[in-house]
Amino acid sequence: MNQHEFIKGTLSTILLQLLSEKGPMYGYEITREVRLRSSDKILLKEGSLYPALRKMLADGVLHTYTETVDNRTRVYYAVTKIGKLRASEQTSALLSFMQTVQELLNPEKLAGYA
Amino acid sequence: MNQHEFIKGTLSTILLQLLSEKGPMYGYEITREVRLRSSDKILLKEGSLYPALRKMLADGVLHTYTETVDNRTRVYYAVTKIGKLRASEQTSALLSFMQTVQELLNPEKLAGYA
DNA sequence: AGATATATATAGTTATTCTATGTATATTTG
DNA sequence: CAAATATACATAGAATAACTATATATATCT
Repeated sequence: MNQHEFIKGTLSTILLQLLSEKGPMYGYEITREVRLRSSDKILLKEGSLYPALRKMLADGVLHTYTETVDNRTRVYYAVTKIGKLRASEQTSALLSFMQTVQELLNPEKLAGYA
Repeated sequence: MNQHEFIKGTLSTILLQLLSEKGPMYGYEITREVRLRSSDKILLKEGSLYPALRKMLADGVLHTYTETVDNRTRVYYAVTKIGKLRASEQTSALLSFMQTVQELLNPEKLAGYA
């Protein structure tokens, strides 16, 4: 178990939105970016990242190309046209879900709830 | 798959916090309350709820007692002393995680992030 | 020279949620 | 009154996702 049990179900949405916004990235770069943006709170493991990316490739929301820098290969993951649509849909759904959970956990803030 | 892939990892925290706040509830009541508070957005299935509750019992964060009303048995789930501590810890962690994800998905709002 | 950072990837485990069932009583509606 | 719906419990098995552990290889820093 990672620090966060909570990442479950949200990872592919986070990856898709990140790649949509930042443009193509390679695996190692993604782990660094997520770590940076989350202030070390979300530390992606290879065993989580690569299978997730692979599934997204199979789903047609990503495609890849490679570059070699300093004798090391980088596999860049880029969002497809379909992926862009999915990114905004899924991101909206995720933000909406989190909003719902926040309200559920703080019912006094929920208007219309007695 | 339910409406929400996103519930994964968050369910037991939601249940624990709900029971901590509202006091003992029985299974069917929990599904109604979650549905009500989420405006029909989170619809718990028995196949999700009961195994989750059972695990929480095994973990010692809940205990049960029964009541019979109108010839129907209600199994009330109540939070233990340890469960109360866990509830606040896990709820804080969940809210913090969701805050992190929201920032990650909206980097322009993140102070100190260029 | 050794440790760490960069860069990839997979096999197998674990855990969680869902679908699909199953049982039974009470109440509402046509 | 019969049928449908709501109330109330529960489990077996399937699906899937993320993790641990491992493997390989090069570059850079100490």
